[in-house]
Amino acid sequence: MGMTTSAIRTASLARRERQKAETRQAILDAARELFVSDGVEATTMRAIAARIGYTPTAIYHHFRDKDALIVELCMADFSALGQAMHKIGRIEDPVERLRRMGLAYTDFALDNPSQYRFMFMTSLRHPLVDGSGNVVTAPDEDAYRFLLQTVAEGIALGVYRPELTDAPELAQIFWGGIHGIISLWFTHADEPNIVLRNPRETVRTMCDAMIRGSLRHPT
Amino acid sequence: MGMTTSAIRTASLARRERQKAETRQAILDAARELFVSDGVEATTMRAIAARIGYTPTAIYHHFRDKDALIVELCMADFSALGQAMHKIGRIEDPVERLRRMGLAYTDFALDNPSQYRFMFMTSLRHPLVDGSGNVVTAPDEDAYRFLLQTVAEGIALGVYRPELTDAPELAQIFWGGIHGIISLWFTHADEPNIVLRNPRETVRTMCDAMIRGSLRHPT
DNA sequence: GGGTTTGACTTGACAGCGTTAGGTGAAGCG
DNA sequence: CGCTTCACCTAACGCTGTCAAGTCAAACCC
Repeated sequence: MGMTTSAIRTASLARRERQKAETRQAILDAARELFVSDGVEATTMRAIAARIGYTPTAIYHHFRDKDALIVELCMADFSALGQAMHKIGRIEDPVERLRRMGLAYTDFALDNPSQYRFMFMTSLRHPLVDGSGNVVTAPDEDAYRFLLQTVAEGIALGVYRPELTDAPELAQIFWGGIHGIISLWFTHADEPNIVLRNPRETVRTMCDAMIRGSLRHPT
Repeated sequence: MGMTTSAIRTASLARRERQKAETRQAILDAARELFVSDGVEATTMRAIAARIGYTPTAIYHHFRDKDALIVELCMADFSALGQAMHKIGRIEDPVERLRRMGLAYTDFALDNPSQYRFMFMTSLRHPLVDGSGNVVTAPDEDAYRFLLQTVAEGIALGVYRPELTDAPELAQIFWGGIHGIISLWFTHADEPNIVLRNPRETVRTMCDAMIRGSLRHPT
């Protein structure tokens, strides 16, 4: 059962790369935990390294800098959001689908506040670059495209008012509206002077109002 | 033309306090300029001090820490926003007033992006405390109360749909919706994958849709 | 009017941050 | 077995917000 020379080489290489990938994943896991519990800003490279028993500088062999680490985690969250959106894809009526997407988006945000903060409440500086140096199109396109398509379907069916023919605008009104309730909640929930209503209910009422105000023939 | 002892004392005190107030104001002015041009995070205490020819630690004789400095500047911005809102106070129809408030709020935000970021897109940690140590109620209450009152007037007049009787909820839907468009614009305007529409127009369309969807008898 | 007190401001430093240059040592390779 | 590779470490740099202690002119009091 001997291996050829090249087989041994590829096996060794494979093991080495697997180990490196394991370390890389350990860094990602540790960073995720700390980001979620302490916040992204408050999490230090030193803390991430300490949690997995490495020196801070070890992280820099796997990620260019702290931002790259953050972006990498963001990508996973974007695709989780995309999946949550796609679960809704079945609903035939594009308006009801839109409503359900808004509620699912809200659930995602409120269940993953730390991730949401970084996905939509901060501007990522440099775009994600994959191993070969190519710019990766962010998969938040995914969820956004899905929203865009749902809105466009409604427009094509003529369910929206005649002056609302701009699918991106209509999509951004829905996205922005919900995002506003959520982000105000995240930044101002503890404000003593302004008592914010429960965001889930506020989003629900908002969705109903926006949809009613956008339909050609409100029900 | 001699002064009494006590008159001299108060004059001296007054001058000293005036000088201190001038330094304090110089700090605020320098901080404001740097915050606006470089952003709040990127502005260092050392840079603020250098701009007015003081040592960084001098700032700590006038402000507890960097956050207190930021909060102080925020207060001025909140009252500027409040004034912009009050300019609208004349309009009799509470619905049209609401619409105009939304547009004025948007103008304020887009004209003062750096201030807006800090007023509504970050959570201030410790509340503002005045000289005597009392907690100062933030004057963003002012603009918010004005919004709340405008919405409540409409509810009282019965112009909104019967299920929309919660003034804070309705107010937060409007505020949040507009805030969402604006904050998405600030954080995602440069995103290559998602082309955001002009925020002023998007807000306008959103306001129309939300108002139409909230009225008992849409026009 | 001279000693004392006050207080705005400086000096020099501390701990922490993200990040980097250079070294170490084990594993892979011919 | 010598040579190379490379994941990781040591030590440090420059930066940040912040503070304890000192300075020194103006203000105060007798």
